[in-house]
Amino acid sequence: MKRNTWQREAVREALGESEAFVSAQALHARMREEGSPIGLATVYRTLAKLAEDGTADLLQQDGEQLYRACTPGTHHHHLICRRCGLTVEIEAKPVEAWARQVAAEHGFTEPSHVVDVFGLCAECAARAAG
Amino acid sequence: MKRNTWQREAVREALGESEAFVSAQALHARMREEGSPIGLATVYRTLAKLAEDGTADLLQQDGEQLYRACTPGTHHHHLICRRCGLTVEIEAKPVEAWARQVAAEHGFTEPSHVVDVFGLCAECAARAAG
DNA sequence: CGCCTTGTTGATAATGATTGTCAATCCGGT
DNA sequence: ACCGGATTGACAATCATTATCAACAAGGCG
Ligand SMILES: [Zn+2]
Ligand SMILES: [Zn+2]
Ligand SMILES: [Zn+2]
Ligand SMILES: [Zn+2]
Repeated sequence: MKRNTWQREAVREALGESEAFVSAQALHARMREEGSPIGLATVYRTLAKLAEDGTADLLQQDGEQLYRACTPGTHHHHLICRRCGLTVEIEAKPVEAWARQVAAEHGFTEPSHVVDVFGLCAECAARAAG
Repeated sequence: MKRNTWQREAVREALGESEAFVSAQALHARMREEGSPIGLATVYRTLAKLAEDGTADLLQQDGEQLYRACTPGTHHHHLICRRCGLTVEIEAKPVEAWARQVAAEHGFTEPSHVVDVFGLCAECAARAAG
């Protein structure tokens, strides 16, 4: 049976405050700074569950797992600023079809895919130029 | 100045023997089994360099870095069996353009992308069914 | 060929993220 | 309020990767 705890809700809320992907460590640190007594292991566990539920998105970077609150129930991808982490959810209609097709062409079944676009956001590009 | 060592060549060769992505740990273990006295740190260092050179491809999975020999000088992506690791290099022409476009639409510059397709290869699918 | 400079190696320690442990705690149905 | 089991959290344990640093060896030179 699944229970409702203030910890789960606290993680959900803290995650929602960030536009960018964050690590479990970073999220835990931020929550602590804001006075929450939540434990590190709980943050790890909760984020993993949220990702399973589809409530959060997971991104692997440099062997680190980064999470982000995402609009549930929708399949989408991300455009991420590699400098500041600013992230935008994007549709990838042409890619969905392409992925299915290329898998089928090679006799692969149950296809899934990982698609992320990185770049410099307008603000970071301006700052780098200035 | 860059020197030629038997270690570098040994890693290149061992990497080429595998159709699938392998971890530094796994590659080192395999090399040792085959009698090579190469050190673990060297395998890590060499794989990282090969990836920089574009001689090897890098894939992040479960917070693990996996490497694979790749045809140098070509931009391509991978279709990977999530059961046995069998990997096929694939072209993604439509995706290249799409990625550039979606980045531009949101004011992002210097776009790059991560695109991988996973699935069950024919052999693994058959084995799962039988 | 032998010497020297310096990039490279490898055993080991150190780091850092993540997971396991397990008793104490808390949720929620009765 | 009571009970059973899910959840928590401090801490230890694990796992991949990186840093150290003394010993080694590649290759240019005389
Ligand atoms: Zn930015
Ligand atoms: Zn998609
Ligand atoms: Zn397979
Ligand atoms: Zn591409």
